[in-house]
Amino acid sequence: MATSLAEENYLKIIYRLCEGTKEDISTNSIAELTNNKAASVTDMLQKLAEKGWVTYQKYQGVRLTNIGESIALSIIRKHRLWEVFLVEKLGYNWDEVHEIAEQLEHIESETLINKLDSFLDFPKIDPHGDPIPSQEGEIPELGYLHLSEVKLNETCTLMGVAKDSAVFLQLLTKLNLSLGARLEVLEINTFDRSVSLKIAEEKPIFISHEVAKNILVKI
Amino acid sequence: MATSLAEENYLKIIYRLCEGTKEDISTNSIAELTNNKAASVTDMLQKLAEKGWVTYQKYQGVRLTNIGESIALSIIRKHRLWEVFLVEKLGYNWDEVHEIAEQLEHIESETLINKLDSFLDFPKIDPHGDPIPSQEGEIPELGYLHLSEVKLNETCTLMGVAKDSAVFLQLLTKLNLSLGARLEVLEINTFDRSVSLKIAEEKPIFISHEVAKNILVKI
DNA sequence: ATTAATTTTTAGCCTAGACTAAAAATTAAT
DNA sequence: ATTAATTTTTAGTCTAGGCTAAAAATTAAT
Ligand SMILES: [Mn+2]
Ligand SMILES: [Mn+2]
Ligand SMILES: [Mn+2]
Ligand SMILES: [Mn+2]
Repeated sequence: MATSLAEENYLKIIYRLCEGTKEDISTNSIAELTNNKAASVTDMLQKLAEKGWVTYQKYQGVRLTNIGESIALSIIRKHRLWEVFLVEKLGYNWDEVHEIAEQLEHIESETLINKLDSFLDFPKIDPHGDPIPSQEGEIPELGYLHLSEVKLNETCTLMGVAKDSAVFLQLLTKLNLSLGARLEVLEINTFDRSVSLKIAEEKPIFISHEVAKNILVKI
Repeated sequence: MATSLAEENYLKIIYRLCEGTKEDISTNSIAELTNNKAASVTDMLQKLAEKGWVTYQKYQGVRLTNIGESIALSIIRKHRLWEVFLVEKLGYNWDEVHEIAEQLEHIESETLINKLDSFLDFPKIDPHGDPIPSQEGEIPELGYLHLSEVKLNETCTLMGVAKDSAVFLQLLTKLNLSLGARLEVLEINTFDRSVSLKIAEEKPIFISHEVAKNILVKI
């Protein structure tokens, strides 16, 4: 069945909210991420339920069906592959690609995305470290930790980010924090949970808890 | 001012119809190319006139303003650059790219199309031989002839096509007619104006007047 | 257990962009 | 110069996807 641009954006956001939790998700949480009002979300949830892409009981929250999830994953696959294209081939920085990919993810073509995948040499992750779903909708569970959970004196590798707002990514770039960086946790201040880090052999930097929470690492 | 997808498609089609003629163009001719009904076209023409992108007097036809033309040219630039990308980088055939470019031409980003242009090495023509407008909206007038106008025994070079429907392009491919081919007009049948051609050193082929009309050549 | 606060849904309205049917203007044919 | 045919516009309707304001359900607080 055909999907409209609005429907695709809703499914993608519902997917993100379902990730991590078993609970059905709320109308309000969707409204926040779509920048729509709750009443508009209710309307759309009824349509999506009608099409069989979500299960929805009024007042009881919503959840993707298997079909809904596979549609969401195909949009996410397109989003992330286009991001790789923008960074690897066109020379964009990782903080510049989100808005453009937000548009490109809706281009509809059976063949296009697979040719793009092949042109890019079948990347496994996007410029933010997020895994790229396969054509069959498989997505590896990478099991990264938030840097804020890493213990004192442990060393880890920066594998991804939990947020892709431009200002956040620009801050990381300024701090010399990029994918693959080796990080050692030198200090954790109990007052505000800010963290002191050593990146490779350079001199230590300070980051807030808020930043540490949004950095994904592998021990 | 922001342009919607529907408006962009209208402007592009009005541009195509204005090309070649000095006359204002008719509501019906637009309706045919957009696959909309004349009444819907009238609605849109009023909106476009309101925005200052066309001049329009009811019952008297329509014409692009300078601003309207420059918007149309920027869409055409995007369409053609994406077609080059699809053929040159992703390996599509020239008959497969039109529909996809029809979507990609509406991606909105100041920087994207210029980075793409640079990535493709600033191509001057698209896979169908059509010139690519510059960033400033300059488009060279190539002054090609239709193959149907070429005189008996003259030799010419295939420079483009006047129609990009998939079946037409597939026919050309089957006949071994591609951009750059050297063509000699061996025969013109007065009965149906069909043409016999020699391509390079190979044995002659026959094409209908309808086909010859849609092939663009340089003497 | 009520009451209060919060969340969600319904009802009604709006705009973009399509449509059909009918009216009006233009163009062509007697 | 009328009349007929064609084209174009208007009027009214529809759907998608938003909105606000009011009603209903759920959840939290006395
Ligand atoms: Mn999107
Ligand atoms: Mn990403
Ligand atoms: Mn288009
Ligand atoms: Mn083309």
